[in-house]
Amino acid sequence: MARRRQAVTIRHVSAAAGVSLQTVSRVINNEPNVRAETRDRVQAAIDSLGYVPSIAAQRMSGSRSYLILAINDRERTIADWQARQGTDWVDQMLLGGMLTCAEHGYRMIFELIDTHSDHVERELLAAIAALQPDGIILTPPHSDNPQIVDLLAEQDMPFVRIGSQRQDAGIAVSMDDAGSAATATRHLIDHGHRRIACIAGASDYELSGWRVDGWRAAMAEAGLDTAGLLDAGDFSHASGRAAALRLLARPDRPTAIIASNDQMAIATLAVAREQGLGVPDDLSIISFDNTPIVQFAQPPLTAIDQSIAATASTAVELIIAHLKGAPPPASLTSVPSTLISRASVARHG
Amino acid sequence: MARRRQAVTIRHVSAAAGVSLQTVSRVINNEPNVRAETRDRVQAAIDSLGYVPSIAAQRMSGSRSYLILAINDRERTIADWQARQGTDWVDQMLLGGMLTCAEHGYRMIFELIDTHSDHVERELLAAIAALQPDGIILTPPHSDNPQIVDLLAEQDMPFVRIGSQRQDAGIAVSMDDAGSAATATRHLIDHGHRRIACIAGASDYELSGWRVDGWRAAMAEAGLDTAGLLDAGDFSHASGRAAALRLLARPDRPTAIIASNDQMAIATLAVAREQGLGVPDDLSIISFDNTPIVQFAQPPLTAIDQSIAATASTAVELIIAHLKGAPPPASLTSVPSTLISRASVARHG
DNA sequence: GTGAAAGCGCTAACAG
DNA sequence: CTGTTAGCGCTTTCAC
Repeated sequence: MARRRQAVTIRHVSAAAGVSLQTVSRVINNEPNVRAETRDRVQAAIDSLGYVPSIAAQRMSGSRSYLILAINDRERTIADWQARQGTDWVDQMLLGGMLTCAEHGYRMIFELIDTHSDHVERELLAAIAALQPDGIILTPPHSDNPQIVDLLAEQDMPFVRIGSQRQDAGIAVSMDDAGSAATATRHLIDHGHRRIACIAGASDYELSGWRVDGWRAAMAEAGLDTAGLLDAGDFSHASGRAAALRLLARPDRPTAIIASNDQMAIATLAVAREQGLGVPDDLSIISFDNTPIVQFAQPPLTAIDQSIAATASTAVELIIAHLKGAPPPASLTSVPSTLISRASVARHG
Repeated sequence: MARRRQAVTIRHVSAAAGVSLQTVSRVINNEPNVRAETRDRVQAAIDSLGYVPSIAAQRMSGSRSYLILAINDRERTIADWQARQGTDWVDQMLLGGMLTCAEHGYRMIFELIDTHSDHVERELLAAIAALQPDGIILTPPHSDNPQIVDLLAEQDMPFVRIGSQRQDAGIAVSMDDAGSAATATRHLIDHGHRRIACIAGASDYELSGWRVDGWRAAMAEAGLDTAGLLDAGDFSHASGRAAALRLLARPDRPTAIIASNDQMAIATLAVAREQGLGVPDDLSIISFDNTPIVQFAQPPLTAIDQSIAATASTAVELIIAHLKGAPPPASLTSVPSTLISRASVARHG
């Protein structure tokens, strides 16, 4: 392969504009101490030559890399991709993240990292060393993985923790898990339900706990008992199925179930059907995530929609603001979620 | 922000191993002319220090960037993301592309570029200048966009054209559009159909043409007439709807329709239902793409599945082989597709 | 305001 | 087989 060189460099621009490299650099980086007239002349040269700075060179000289790393869990992401069930978490992240990056002249690089592996640290450090990103976006379950969080904090790497509530390190952006679980619960209570069960998500995701908390809080607020109404899943269809079977086998079976994700909600729907229970008449269901799949269920499921795109976009904004020297947000940033009402909730009693 | 420097550089390694920078470089790049013992010593130092080369520095010194750019159409990709219909083209690309890149020590960077804009060239050149990728993967409709293809050829940039048949520049990787359309057509012919219609895709996608060609060829091969059985869509639901309406309004209406993508197939299904036509008994449907959505249709749609993941993976392999100096493939590389049989095709007559 | 010099981490080209 | 030298394109630091 031929040695690939930059087509047009800062040198060409400086020659064309008749100024020093330094002045061109100042114009590129919007720095002060350039006369308006000089700035215009340089900008004209940049435009006419079609000059774009090499991020490799910018990074080399100790400045920004204009790269933001978005890190997702390898195992789960690949499983979702292979399952082809329409899970669009990654797409929504890119939608919110990439586009917002682009607006600010940054680029988002998407990386997969194993949470469970004993060499998370090595993997992460390798990605950082290779790419030298200006910031990192952590998604669950990485957001609350102490190994990762501590490592980034030590490295002084700016990072956002999506779906986290902890404000000890990095910048947390909550997706209001507790609040939206409470919203879902209240929605059911308003429809006359009293025995509202909850199927929790995988325990290595802190958000699983927040969702349970929200459900519990809304139940308590309405003076309703939650004993025997909580069952544990791990976000998989199989676990949702098992939980639904247990819940619906109870003598005082719940009249409504909140599942902590769509797969488990779909599994619950299937179990109800098998048992001759009509949805929503005999059993109401609300799911979490609102991936495309739930629109196609029979009946379409009422679901909590946490805007991943908005969250990713916020995460990028926060990192870039931080890079520009803005102080960290005073309070926990929280991106609101919405309850999308479909046909899986009916009035009870 | 503190000036962020590489934590451990080649210099640290060379000091630790007691060799020159160059020798370390040789070990990193698996180059010859290093004694096994020296190599081991250097490798040990690399491992114990957790050294990972900076790709920025590697790029700077005129070598590889270990970056492969995957370019998709901005407008369509964003529309798909926003529609949240479960279209998983991007996910499948990442699945095949990112993982294969990782296996070879490369990284895939995902970019969106407008095909239709009059500044495609500027956009592309900017991405190349900023990122300095070692290779580029073009997806439809970029793969056959002469502005883009010519530009890359001029730049001597290695690139793969996914879904293209043209072998004039870059490396084409066909998804066998004609072949799979023929397969779908034959499948219907085998089920006794004679009047098999085809709804074509957007005309700015060359693959739309290949699909029509395949259908036409299989029809001709079976001695069947295609007059009046071809209608044009643009991949949108609305266009599929319009085409289906026209097709089904014919006095000798088709007994089967092949739609060039899932959205148009779903639209066709809806039109059939409105007109009181049972699917598959009164009308058989085969769709293209096999996105998750078609499994959830009523009935689930028989579809052509072109493995995007396998195609992306092949694309990456071809680029990397090319970078290593391998000669370009002698004949057009084609990734086979499969007909996934579901419930939207019935025997006719 | 502007410019000159030095160096980021790495590899190419050449010595030995 | 191994080491030395000279940059890559840009920003930093410091001089003017």
